Amino acid sequence: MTSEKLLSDFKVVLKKEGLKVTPQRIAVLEEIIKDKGHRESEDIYMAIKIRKTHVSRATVYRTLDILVQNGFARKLNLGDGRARYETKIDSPHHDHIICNECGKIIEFVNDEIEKIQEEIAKQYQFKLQQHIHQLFGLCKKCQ
Amino acid sequence: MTSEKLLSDFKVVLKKEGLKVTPQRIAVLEEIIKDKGHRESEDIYMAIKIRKTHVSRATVYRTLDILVQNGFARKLNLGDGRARYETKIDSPHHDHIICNECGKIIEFVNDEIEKIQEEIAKQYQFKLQQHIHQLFGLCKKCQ
DNA sequence: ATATATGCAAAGGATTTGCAGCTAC
DNA sequence: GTAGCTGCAAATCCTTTGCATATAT
Repeated sequence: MTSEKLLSDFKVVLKKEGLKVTPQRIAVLEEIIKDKGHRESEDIYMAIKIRKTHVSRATVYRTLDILVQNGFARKLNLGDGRARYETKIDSPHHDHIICNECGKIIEFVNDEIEKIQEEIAKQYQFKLQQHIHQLFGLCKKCQ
Repeated sequence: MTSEKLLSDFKVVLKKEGLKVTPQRIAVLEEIIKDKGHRESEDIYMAIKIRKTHVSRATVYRTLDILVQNGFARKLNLGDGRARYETKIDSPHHDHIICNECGKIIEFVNDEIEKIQEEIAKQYQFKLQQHIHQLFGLCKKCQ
């Protein structure tokens, strides 16, 4: 998606929700799509802070919520008490392998696993809504 | 495993680690094996408090750590900021399906998924150490 | 003009930690 | 006797919130 399209989509969403277009919100959006990584709120805050717009941590958190709620970003829980955020734009579903040593994160998808998950949910009469699937270990370098 | 055996195993472990056998530690061990559920530290604290031994939250946390480190318990992260603990005694590996509405937790295992995970790790040259696999949705009652 | 944002600092909630007194061994 | 506990309250860490001021529309 072009960044013009994205920005206009974001503005439409904000309008729809009765929210205003502010420099801070644009900055967080730009930051989340610029980097394909899995970053903490603090990283995004620092990146915006250093490069341009005046922003506060509170506003970063508030804006990240808006992005997550409206399909622009995903929030990840890696079990260490700090949320990670990644762009959802042009980024299909995937899960993660995380290195316990250096923190490196690789994305993976496996259709077979996705299918089995559905079967398991059916077996227990659950209606599946989301899932978390994370593999932890040592990457090649850290072994 | 009989609870006598378990208790004596626990004492051996404590000794090995240079730790003392205290009523609080015994109480946390008993509590973790008594209930097959997935409980928060607070629940375990309350259960012990109400039924017998004088204990503090700090000691419950400290003892749960000892139990986890020594293979008596597992610590679960369900993504809501509160850790859950479950017995690991006579309890083989499994993952969890959680109801988003009522919080009900069901355990599942699927050998096929376990196998594919290993393949994925190999493919990315990771040495697998642990994994988290949680399915979230609505249970039969909550749909 | 005014409804909504922002920034700040204070509040939250789970968990951890420092320390003085207590208890296993 | 003494190394190792325990309880308490204070401290942490990430995240959220209240509120007065600022800004988008």
